[in-house]
Amino acid sequence: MPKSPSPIPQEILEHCAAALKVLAHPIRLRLVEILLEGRWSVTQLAAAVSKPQAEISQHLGKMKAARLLTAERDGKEVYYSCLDPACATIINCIRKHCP
Amino acid sequence: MPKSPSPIPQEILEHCAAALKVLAHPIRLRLVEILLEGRWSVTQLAAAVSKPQAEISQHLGKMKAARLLTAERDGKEVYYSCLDPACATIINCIRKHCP
DNA sequence: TTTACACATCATCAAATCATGATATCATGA
DNA sequence: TCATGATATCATGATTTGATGATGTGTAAA
Repeated sequence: MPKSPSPIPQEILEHCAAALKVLAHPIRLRLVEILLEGRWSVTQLAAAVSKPQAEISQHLGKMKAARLLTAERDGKEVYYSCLDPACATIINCIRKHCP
Repeated sequence: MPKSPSPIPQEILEHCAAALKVLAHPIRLRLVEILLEGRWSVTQLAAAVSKPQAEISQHLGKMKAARLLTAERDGKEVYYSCLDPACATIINCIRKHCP
């Protein structure tokens, strides 16, 4: 008989819910989609999604705090990228399941 | 050369962000985890997660509205289940990626 | 050492979310 | 029809989130 999977621990659920909550915003999803493919500066990202710099910076800061993104300063610019395999899974899930 | 994937349309991102937002709650994640495995009534679910009936009913209603769950009345009870493959992917993602 | 550009942070307000207790609806059996 | 169990909905208040404009910080070139 097929064994039912062991329940996910409460602590993990809370952690993942927090991470999903950070992802659950159309602009942030778009930023992650972009940053899975390469390194972008804040200004480049703001231009790419046509939003003010402050707004993008706050979105990036929130995702960085949740450890979904990494950031490196290079001169005046700060380059962000997404190395998180779970984010890649979510974006792939969207590509696969959404019409 | 590897081709970069086509961008996910804005409308899809908004739809998926809304769905992720609904999932992004520890109790709702737990309910989905349970309901991927079978049909449960509201009272059973409330007991399983040790929360008041009204609270669980509201969580279920929100997920049903987002079409993540289905519900069938059987006598006095209403049985919920999760048939959404995207939900299964998310839960599997949590099992795989989280420590 | 100014100036200019890139980025982060702050204060603010409107809107959304969450948990709670009370109440309403629905289905069944006495 | 009435009583009961199961579920849904409502009103409320506390908390969180989102967008905006202004301001602060950091870096490099003139």
